[in-house]
Amino acid sequence: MLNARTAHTTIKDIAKQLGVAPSTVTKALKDYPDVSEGMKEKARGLAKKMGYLPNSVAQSLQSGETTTIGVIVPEIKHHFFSAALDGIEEVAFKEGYSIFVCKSNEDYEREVINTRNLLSHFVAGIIVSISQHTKDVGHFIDVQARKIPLVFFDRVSDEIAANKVVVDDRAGASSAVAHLIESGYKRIAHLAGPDYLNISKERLKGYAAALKKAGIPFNADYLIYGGFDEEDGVHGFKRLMKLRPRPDALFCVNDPVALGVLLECKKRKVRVPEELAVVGFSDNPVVSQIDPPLTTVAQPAYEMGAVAAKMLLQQIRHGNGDFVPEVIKLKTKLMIRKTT
Amino acid sequence: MLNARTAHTTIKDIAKQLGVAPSTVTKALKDYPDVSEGMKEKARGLAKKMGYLPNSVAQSLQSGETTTIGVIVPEIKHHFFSAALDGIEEVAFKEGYSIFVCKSNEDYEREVINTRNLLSHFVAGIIVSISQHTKDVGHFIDVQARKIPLVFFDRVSDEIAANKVVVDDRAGASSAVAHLIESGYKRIAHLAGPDYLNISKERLKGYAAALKKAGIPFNADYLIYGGFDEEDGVHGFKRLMKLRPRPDALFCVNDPVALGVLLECKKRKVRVPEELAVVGFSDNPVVSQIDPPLTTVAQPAYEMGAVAAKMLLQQIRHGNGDFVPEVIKLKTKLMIRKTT
DNA sequence: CTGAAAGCGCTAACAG
DNA sequence: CTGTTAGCGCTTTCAG
Repeated sequence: MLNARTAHTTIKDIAKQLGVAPSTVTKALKDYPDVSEGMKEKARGLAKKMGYLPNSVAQSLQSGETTTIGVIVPEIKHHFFSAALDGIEEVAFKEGYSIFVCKSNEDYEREVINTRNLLSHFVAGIIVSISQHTKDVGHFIDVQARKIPLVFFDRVSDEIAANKVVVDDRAGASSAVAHLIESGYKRIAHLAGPDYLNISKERLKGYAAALKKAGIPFNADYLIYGGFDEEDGVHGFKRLMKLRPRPDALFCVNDPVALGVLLECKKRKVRVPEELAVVGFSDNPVVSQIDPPLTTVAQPAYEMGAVAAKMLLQQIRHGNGDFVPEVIKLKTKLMIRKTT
Repeated sequence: MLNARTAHTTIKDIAKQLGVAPSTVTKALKDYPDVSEGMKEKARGLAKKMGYLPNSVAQSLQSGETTTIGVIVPEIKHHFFSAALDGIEEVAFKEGYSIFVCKSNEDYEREVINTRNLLSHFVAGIIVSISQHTKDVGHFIDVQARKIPLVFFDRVSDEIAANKVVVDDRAGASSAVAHLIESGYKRIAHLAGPDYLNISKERLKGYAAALKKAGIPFNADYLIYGGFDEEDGVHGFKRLMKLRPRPDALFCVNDPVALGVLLECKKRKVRVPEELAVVGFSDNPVVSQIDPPLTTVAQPAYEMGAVAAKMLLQQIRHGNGDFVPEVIKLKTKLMIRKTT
């Protein structure tokens, strides 16, 4: 086993070389006022020459603080999450923080382990997008009980009061459906996500609201619940096509579902958007490149991460005791392309 | 500023409650043989009740080791890197390690800062994909001088001897061109990348080798150097189309270039693959979804990350002094779709 | 079986 | 201006 210690120069080493006390070196290196300029120069020079790097583990132990932020996401490789991570890293880096990245793999148990692990590492705060299967949020309550700042983004829970960054799903959905209505579509169906998830609920509400606003009656046959994947799109599409009258437009809970629909349309020679208009949600990079390019609601993934990081840093710096949890809703943007 | 310390239960707290010494609690909690079963149970019970979590900062300071791996990538949100990160995280998690993720933003200075930062945090090892603009690798030499295990992946440098994980670009290119030849194409052109980069050179060599093997003479007109973006594809395509005889197939240095070609084909009504076959490189998620789906050479991004993490862990565990640097070349996979 | 002591590297408080 | 001391939380001797 490697003994990292032997390879590192410490403040003691520098002090010994200089024939002074360690604390003097600390002060010199930190540019404290009550150390002579000469000492400072000597210390800096020797530190550089010896390749001294502060041991932040020791610093953290002594101060009781780290400059590390823990992040838990369900997946890393999905574009939405990697873009959010990118935003978090960017803000953290600029503020002198590093990020610990954990993936829950959409697994509740693993999310709990990740949380404990982060706590064990004394992180200054935690940013989370919860896994699909997390119903119990006890582990997050525990984080708060320990006074560790906590911010949720995108996948949030109503069961816990905390800072949150979400997208205005309802307004986004509503604008998508309104666009469909304005374009002349009359029979607009919705392929919804799992009914217990916030984003599904919100997008459904937006769909319903837009219909209502236009005076179009809600048709229960046109609402189909499913999951978040392509196959859910395929499946939903098949059920919809059996209906009479057939819907002439389809608002999907996300892009993969819309992709599934498009795939099936191609197979069955259903012309898009003439026979069926399709709208997605997320604006994954794929969907602007396919034929026809998908109309969809863009979520500002990078910005969500950046905002979450800023909120967390705020909480870390300005104390955690007296703040009032806030929910920031970012705006979506309707990307009108060729499927509507 | 939050005082994290006050919120945490320590081993001392447990010891006090139990009326024993801290060292006894440590031993009890770690299930050492020379502690009574009764003591162990009491300690475990109280630890749980008090919500004790080991302070890994203190543990690291005392042992001189961390269970943290540092990762530096040029970007987080690009699919290749996020997939690699996913692989790294997966392996690290299973082995009880956490990952510190840093983004260099393709910026040399930032990469240097990231490296120092990781070193300061006493990471057990570092995995890197270097930035486009890194010419000097002194900061990585420094890592090695400090006996910190170091593994490069994908973007590697010839200037430093270390463990590396790359893809067999040459064989990948060769297989793509061989496939074109087998499919009956005769006049195969190549849109190459910048001539000073390793991957460009290797892919070009693979192209030339496949031609030679089939006894097809190399035609200098059919080789065009460019960059890595869509516009380079558009530009290269235009030049190629002026040639007589026109090429009937085109091997592109990567997917975006191929995408540019496809775009232009659509515009000019060049039928793919009847009039022109097109092959890319990377297998970005986009290209399987476009119409027609692109034949391309898949790079195992996730696996590259996983392998890099395994190599690093190996180095961490089995000492770092006496090992011989190794370069692992992973196989690419030809994804035959509809453009050939 | 349990305890006391020492120390990882750093720094704040207090003395000199 | 510089030094001494003590302690962050944990663990590893070595004694009892």
